[in-house]
Amino acid sequence: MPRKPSFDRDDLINRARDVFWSRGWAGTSLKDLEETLKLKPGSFYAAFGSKDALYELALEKYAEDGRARLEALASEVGALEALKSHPKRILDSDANAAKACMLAKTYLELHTHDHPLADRADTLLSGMETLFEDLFHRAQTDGDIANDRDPKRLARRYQSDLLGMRVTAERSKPDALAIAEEIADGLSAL
Amino acid sequence: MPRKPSFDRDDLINRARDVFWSRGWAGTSLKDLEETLKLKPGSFYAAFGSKDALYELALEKYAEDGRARLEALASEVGALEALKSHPKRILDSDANAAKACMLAKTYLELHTHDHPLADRADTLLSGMETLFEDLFHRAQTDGDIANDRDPKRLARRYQSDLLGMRVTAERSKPDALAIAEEIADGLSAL
DNA sequence: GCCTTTCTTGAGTGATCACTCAAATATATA
DNA sequence: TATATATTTGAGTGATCACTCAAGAAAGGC
Repeated sequence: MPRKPSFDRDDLINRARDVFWSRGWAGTSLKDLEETLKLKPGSFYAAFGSKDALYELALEKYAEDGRARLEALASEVGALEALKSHPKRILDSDANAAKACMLAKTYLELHTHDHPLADRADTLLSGMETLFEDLFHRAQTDGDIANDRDPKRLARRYQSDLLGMRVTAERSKPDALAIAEEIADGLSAL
Repeated sequence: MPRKPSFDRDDLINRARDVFWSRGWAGTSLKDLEETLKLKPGSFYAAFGSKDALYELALEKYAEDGRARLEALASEVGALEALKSHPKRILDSDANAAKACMLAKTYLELHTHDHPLADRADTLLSGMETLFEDLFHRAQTDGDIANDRDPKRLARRYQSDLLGMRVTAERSKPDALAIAEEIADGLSAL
């Protein structure tokens, strides 16, 4: 009966994710979003309900894509090799996207305001850490790292190193690449 | 002849620093500052000129205090020992202050907006990295770490590790403490 | 005491914030 | 083609933003 929306919803969420990611939550105005998505206020609110609702969609998509990329890599080259090449792949992918972790940026910006999105980011960060832990465990099963290592401990440190590298990347890509290499070398020594 | 201001300017800057540090630049409103500093708009603008001007004062103070603390520590216990205990000291100092690096938070929030404060934060971060480099060099002179290590490289990695630890600290203090220990242990192996 | 100078006060500024809604427009069915 | 139902549009909402300013209060010197 009626006309269909003229936009690709998934593409819109991707573009919104990039804007939120680089400009932050408070730093992204509805005006910014309307320009990026080419949507007038009415269409925007009909499609997404609110700025917060769209941010959450973008955040979930960001986390799910990151998880999927790492898991695909692991099933291709094995757990340890995936963990070793993951940092560099982050830096090389999507030249115009932001580099610092969107989950961390969201948590840092919003947790002192008791904003629900901060809790969501916190949970998603924990989920990533669990995936790292799982991969370290698989690396042990594969015989690629020593059995006396604690996967939880390794995952915690790996995530912290990644967060540091990604903050560094926002300022200097060469520096971040050097650190990515050091992280990979560190894993080889396990 | 006239009356004097009833406030301690330095104390006001310290309190403003804590608010900006934890709530961010956009996340801190003039209303927040007026309440924290117990200053009405008129007094606030007479004293500091603008929100940005006060933020810059707070940022400089933050950086200078950090630098001073580390240098004092180094002249007390030596360069390597200072670098080793610095991470844990960051986590233990000032329980109610934020934990993530204010310079990094400022840069992350503002650099996509081409805000001058982002450049300032960038420069101050470089200054800290140079101090780290200097301390690694002194550790070599002291005979505490091998001479074939590159102080620049060590400083870059140290800063990145610190940034990661401090983001982690914002979510979980125990996890951050474990990472601080690992950073210290890593330096012992040099 | 008075006068000068400064600090303090708070109502008020225009701009921008996220968001609303009714009218205009477009498409699929009948 | 006519009708029904949806999308698209953009002017407009109240709230909050950083900030201003004129009037009142307080503390010096005389």
